[in-house]
Amino acid sequence: MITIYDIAKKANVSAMTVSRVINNSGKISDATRQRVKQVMEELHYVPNSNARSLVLQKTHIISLLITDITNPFYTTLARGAEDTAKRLGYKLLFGNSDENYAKEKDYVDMILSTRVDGVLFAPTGDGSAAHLQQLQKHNMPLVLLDREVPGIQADTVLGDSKEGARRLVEHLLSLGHRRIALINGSEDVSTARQRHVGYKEALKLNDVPYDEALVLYANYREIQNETALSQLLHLPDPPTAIFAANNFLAIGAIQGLRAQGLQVPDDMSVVCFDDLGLASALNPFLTVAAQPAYQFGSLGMQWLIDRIEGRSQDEPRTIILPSELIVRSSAAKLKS
Amino acid sequence: MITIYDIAKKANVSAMTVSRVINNSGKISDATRQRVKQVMEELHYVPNSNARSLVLQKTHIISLLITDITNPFYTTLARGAEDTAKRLGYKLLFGNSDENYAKEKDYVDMILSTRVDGVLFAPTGDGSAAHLQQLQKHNMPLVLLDREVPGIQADTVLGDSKEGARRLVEHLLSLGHRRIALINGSEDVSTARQRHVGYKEALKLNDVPYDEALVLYANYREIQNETALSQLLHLPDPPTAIFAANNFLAIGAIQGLRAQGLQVPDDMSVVCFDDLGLASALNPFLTVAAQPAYQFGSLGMQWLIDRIEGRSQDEPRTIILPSELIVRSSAAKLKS
DNA sequence: CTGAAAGCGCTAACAC
DNA sequence: GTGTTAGCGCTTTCAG
Repeated sequence: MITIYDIAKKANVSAMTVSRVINNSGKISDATRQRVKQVMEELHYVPNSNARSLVLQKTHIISLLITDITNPFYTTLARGAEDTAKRLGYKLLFGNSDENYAKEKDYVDMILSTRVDGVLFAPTGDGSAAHLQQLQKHNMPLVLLDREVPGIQADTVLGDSKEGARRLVEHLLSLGHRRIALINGSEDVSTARQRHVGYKEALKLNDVPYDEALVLYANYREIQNETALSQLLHLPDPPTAIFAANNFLAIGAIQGLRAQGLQVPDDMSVVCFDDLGLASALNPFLTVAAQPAYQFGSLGMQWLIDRIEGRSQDEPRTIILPSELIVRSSAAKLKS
Repeated sequence: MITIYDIAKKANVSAMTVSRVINNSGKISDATRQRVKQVMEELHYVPNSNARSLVLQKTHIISLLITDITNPFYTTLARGAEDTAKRLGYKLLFGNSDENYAKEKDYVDMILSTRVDGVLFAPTGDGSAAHLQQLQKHNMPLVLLDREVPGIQADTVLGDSKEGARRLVEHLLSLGHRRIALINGSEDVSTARQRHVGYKEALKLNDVPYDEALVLYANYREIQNETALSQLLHLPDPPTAIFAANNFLAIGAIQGLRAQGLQVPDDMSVVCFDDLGLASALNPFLTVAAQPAYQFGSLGMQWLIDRIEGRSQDEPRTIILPSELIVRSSAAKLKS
């Protein structure tokens, strides 16, 4: 491997001079600078960033951990994070925890041993607390994305789960629905709890009784959920509309309904949190509360780099990004 | 930062002994091993992989460069790559070139300076040759994904662009269409050229004349393509069906058609390469040649690690993974 | 079984 | 302007 010493020897200077040329630091005569640069070209020299990191105690790598790489919400978020990282001179070490605590733990170990400069972390759920504490014990700069974790203080970029849920449910109410089911993510996840709260609030504000039988806790990735669904459908007084707490749950519900011969929105209205990317472009069908996914990533990355570079106060900040209600055709007026 | 020396001192051994405990190498008495392990726990020690990489000349990081993180084909591929990397003990440094040569070059520089162990590379197009040569000059293990690049010899995992295109077009022919447009990716990209060849082959085999006016070269990411589309529609003898060379082009075409008040498949049949992920789950509409995206990633990663660990012959291998024709409802019988 | 010395490639601090 | 020295945290080699 070519090192600065190889360059130094061939250019008749010391390694230090080469280092200075590479980093544009210190004063160097134009003559030697040119000579060194030329030798570097000739030998196709590329600096070894491991060696650099070792001495500088800085990797210029930021780790991004998301929970589902196939979900457009997270890929758009990743793009935002990546664009911003790149613009500010950082590389992205990317990980996908698959909503799985064991995988998440593996990534945390890796993050620590790689000595990345900071972590953008979308937690799997409340059980991520241990992993986050581990990071904090090592003073790893940290920004939480999309979900909060009880007991963890850190900069956090959240969506307006409660508010968004309230508006989705009020939309259904305005269409005349009174029996509205909630198919939710795991109770272990802050967004699921908040969406539940928003759901209840909307009902209460509109004097619609809350019925626990209409509320299901599932898992944000569970596309298929036949049993849960037929449970709902076989209620004495079944729902006429479904609020799915995220895009995958909505798709699962719609597939399930179709399997039972039911059509959306004719036989059942469906709305959900998170837009669908391509799917909505092709077929603007689902009524959703769309979150500014790109901004989650770009703002989170911005905050993280602020912290890494010491531009943040000590107090952790939290922001709640608003979602946008996009009314399409998956929810219709209740037939009387 | 806690180092092996801190551990060593506290455990009354030498750094070397600590290193041996960490790596399970050499012979160590159970007593000292236990003692060292306990101290490591107490101090929350995590090895510094930069220091390790520096001496071992191995990072256990593999770089994956894709061209579009919002395309389900690539995210599924990424998942395959990631799962396999993780299983085999490698980390993934992830990059997104956005079908952009300048971004691609930046990533190549980064890859080189990070001294990753190898690169899984989905090239932007023929212009990637310079970047690939740069990698090869540095003996960087390399596997090409999805696209070939003239002049570059390397292990390559490809889809059956020609064959898949032929089958899609023959499907349209079997429905009675004779005027079939091709909306293609850039001529600079091997898959686009191959899909063009397959298109021509299908026509020839079925004695349908080839008309250059029906063939458009665009860009795989160009969702909107109004001018190109109206050009086609205003032909003296306009097409009755469109073969879009990938999923995004198909969606762009369908949106464009709708903007003109045309319905798919009633007024125009549309088929394309690559499935749509969520979109197809929600609404199985587009007739496509679906590629085994996950396998692109997992097989490519497997091959790459084989090479990194010296388990490959010198000869570069190429595999062509078959696609699957999935007939849905976006293409219909030609009305006579 | 355990330790001391040297070096991976680079840069900060200090000479000259 | 440029060079020397030392050390970042770790492992290899060779002694004991």
